[in-house]
Amino acid sequence: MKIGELAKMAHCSVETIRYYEKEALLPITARSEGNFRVYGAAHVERLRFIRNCRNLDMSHEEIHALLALTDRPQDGCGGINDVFDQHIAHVDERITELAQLKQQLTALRQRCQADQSQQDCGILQGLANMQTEQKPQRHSHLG
Amino acid sequence: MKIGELAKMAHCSVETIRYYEKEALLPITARSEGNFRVYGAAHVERLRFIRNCRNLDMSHEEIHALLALTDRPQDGCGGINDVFDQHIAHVDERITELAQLKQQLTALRQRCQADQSQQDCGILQGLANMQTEQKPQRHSHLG
DNA sequence: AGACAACCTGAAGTTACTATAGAGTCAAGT
DNA sequence: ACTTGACTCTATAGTAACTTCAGGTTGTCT
Repeated sequence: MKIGELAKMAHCSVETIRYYEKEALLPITARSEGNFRVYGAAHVERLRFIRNCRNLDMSHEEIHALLALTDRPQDGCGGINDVFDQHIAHVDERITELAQLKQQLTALRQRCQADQSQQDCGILQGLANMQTEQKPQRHSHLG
Repeated sequence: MKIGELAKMAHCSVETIRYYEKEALLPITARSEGNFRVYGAAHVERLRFIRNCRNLDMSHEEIHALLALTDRPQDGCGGINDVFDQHIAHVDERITELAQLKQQLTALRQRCQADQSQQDCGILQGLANMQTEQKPQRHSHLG
């Protein structure tokens, strides 16, 4: 099959597939006489695997790691479990951060309940007077 | 004061300040004879405001909107409340997404409890067989 | 033969910075 | 006067995971 059909089967765009090839998530394929990429069932499977990982917000780095591990089936799945556990930890970390953020935002929001003058706006006062801190840097790739 | 001192007062890097100037979050300042940027108290205030907004994960677009609104103090703070409410909605949206994600990840994780053969690994089976969907696109700028 | 969809490559744009290279400025010390 | 070192300047490239665009080729239908 050609790239457009593969794209439909994995619910992603043609450009994404070409991008994955450049990123070495997908192998370089055979070409037709007219220089079109030619794919088979194995490519569908691999691309679906990748898209499922992306839907779980894994990074390309994590997916690369998973694919490298699945290329050595004799190794067992311990390494895979590890990648997975780390990813769950990333998600947890980000959830915690966002929960704290929401608390701050909600507290600030409650300081202004009406459309009043800017001088009396508790939100503006808060934004002006908050302690300006440097944020601790994240380990998670989740924004 | 010079850029290094301003950076310290707002707990951010010198490069970030120059970047904000290019992005028009900070105004273009006067220069010294030696072509160094010269700042005053108003700049500290504005930069702290911006950094506080960033610590709340607001995008530059949102901050631009806020700054434009504060430049018209006669307008009252209704517009500011709106920007804020929308931002809280972004955070909420992302928290909901991540919670769902975590549920999926946890469910998948429970399908493999040991270091067994890859063929029996429930995680790999799950990643291979999951419904490959296109994700609904986000409205939030939060990753 | 002409139109049109689908394909190709390569480069640029997105966000909010960070990092690097190479050059100029300034104050202190010898 | 000269050097050292800290600080500043501009311009450019890199980050993540794509998307978009420009300009050209292939294949199919009428």
